[in-house]
Amino acid sequence: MVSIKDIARKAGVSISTVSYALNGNPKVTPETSARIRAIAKEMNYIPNGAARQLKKRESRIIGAFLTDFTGAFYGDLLQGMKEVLNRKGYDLIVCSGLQSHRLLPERMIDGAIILDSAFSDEELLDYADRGHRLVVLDRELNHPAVNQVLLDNKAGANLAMDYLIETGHRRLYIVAGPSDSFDARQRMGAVRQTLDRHPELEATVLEGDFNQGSGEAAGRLILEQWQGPAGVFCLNDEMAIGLFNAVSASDSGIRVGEELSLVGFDNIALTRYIQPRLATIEYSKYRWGAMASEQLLRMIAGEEVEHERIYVSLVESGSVKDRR
Amino acid sequence: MVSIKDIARKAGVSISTVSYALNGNPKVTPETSARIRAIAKEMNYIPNGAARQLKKRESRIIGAFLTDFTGAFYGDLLQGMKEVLNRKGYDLIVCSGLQSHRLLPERMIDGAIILDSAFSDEELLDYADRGHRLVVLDRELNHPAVNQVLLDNKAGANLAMDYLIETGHRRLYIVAGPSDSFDARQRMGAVRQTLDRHPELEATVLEGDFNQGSGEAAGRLILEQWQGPAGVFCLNDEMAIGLFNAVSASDSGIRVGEELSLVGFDNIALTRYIQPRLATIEYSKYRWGAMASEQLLRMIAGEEVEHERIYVSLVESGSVKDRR
DNA sequence: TTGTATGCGTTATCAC
DNA sequence: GTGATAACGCATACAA
Repeated sequence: MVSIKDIARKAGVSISTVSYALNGNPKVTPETSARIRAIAKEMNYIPNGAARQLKKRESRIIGAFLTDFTGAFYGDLLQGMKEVLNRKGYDLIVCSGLQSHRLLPERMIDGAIILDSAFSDEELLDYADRGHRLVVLDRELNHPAVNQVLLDNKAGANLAMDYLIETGHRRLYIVAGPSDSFDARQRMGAVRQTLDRHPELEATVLEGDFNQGSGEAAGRLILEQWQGPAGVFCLNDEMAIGLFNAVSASDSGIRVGEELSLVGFDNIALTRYIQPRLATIEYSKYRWGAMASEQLLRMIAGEEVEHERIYVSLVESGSVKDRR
Repeated sequence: MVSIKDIARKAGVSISTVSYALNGNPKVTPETSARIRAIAKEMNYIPNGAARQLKKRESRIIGAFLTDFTGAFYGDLLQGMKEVLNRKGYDLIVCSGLQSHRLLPERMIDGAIILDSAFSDEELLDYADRGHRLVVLDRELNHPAVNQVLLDNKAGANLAMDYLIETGHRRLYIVAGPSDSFDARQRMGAVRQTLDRHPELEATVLEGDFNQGSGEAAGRLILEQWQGPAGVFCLNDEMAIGLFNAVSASDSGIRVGEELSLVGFDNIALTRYIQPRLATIEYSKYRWGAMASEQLLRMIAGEEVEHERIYVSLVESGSVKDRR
């Protein structure tokens, strides 16, 4: 491995001169600088990251922590993070799993974006206390070193519920999400508020875990105890797709967009592949990721930042029938 | 930041004793060791990754490089990589984009798994010459420090073509892939061989880029010049889905699984969401990733490794009609 | 068993 | 303008 020491020897100068030349310090004359650069290139020199990091106390690497790697879901989100970071000379690495948590306290990364329920609040607060900068996308956490960029889940759930109610649905089913998901809890909270305001509605809450399987199960359950036209709000699109499949595959004759109206949440790519297209709650995942990166870089730069919110909107579609 | 120096001071011992104790070196007595560990824990000590890496010349981090983050495609692949690595005490980080290439030559990672056409062969060979260990999933590259774990694309393409031919299709369309994709080139090579062996077939090759849009375009083209029942082999599932959508959306009356038979490649999750289910070429993405990690770790351990091949199989389905 | 000393490759502060 | 030299935090050969 070739180091600045080797270059210094070959160039007949000291290592500090090499360091200056390579880092563009104007103290060194253009001639020596050029000569040193030429030699460095010729020797295929590449600086050692660990050494520089040890000295400069920064790696210019940001870590994004996800619960798992599955899913079309994360593509745009990560792309948004990456583009902002790259523009500022930072790199993004994506991590998953308990083992990788070490990267943060060991200071291999300059900050982290968290969308991973495998982190406990305590763990994150501990890191924050150590001076690490964090942006959380999946929880509320108040600490000067932690910034929140959260989805406006309540507004989304309200949009979905109002859509079903305003199109004349009185019998409703809600397919819930896992209790360890912040988004699921927030969406469910808004649903319950809406239901409280509308005692005339006949509503049933079914369990769900944000995966397709639970949507299918919910779909079968609804068909079994079918009592006539109904509206279903699945707290995410995955489950809505599962429910759609279960209903379509049944021999009940009941069809989504006719007797059964269906709304999801997230606007994943799959929503376009079912007939009729799935009504859902939409937001820019790219923007979510980009915002997270921006906030993190601001914190690293020492700026004060406020929590941010990602706004959502309703995508109307044929999966909801107007019964008025 | 608390370092072993601080611990040493507080414990009244030297830094080497602290280092020994923390690393479980049996030279230090159980009592002092326990005392030092207690103090370390109390002080919330966490070793500095950069310092250790600089000294030990390893990070126990492996990088997976992908062309982009989009896609359900990568979930299982990355999961396979991660589980194998974690079991051996390594961590996986996922990277994308030109900027992140630096992580390898700067020695932030102990090795890399490449599925990213943004790397040129020359660049990879340069890294290999520097002593970095690589596993490539998307090209043939012969170098002692580079191992190949490649899909058996030829077998897959043969399976797909034979399936169409054996079910009695004489008019064939092939939707090709991008020329910068190794998999696409290999699949196409096998297709051409098959066509050479069957001069009685009437075959047309259409352009494609592995994205849905090009599949749709190909679908529309086929419908425009429709000459009766035909079989279509799309070199990947994404394009097959696009083609399926274009045909389904048209008012031609032609249906997939009837007049038009369709086969894809990859067996992505989406293949189950169309009616009829898409016939395709299947392989275990999990196993592909796991194998890549295993090979890389073997190389890092200094073992000799042979190139590996991931075998594929045919998924028959209603999207291909038996015309015999 | 514990301590001393050195070096990993870099940056940066001082002299000269 | 250039060159010694001292850190950064850790691991380890060797001395005590």
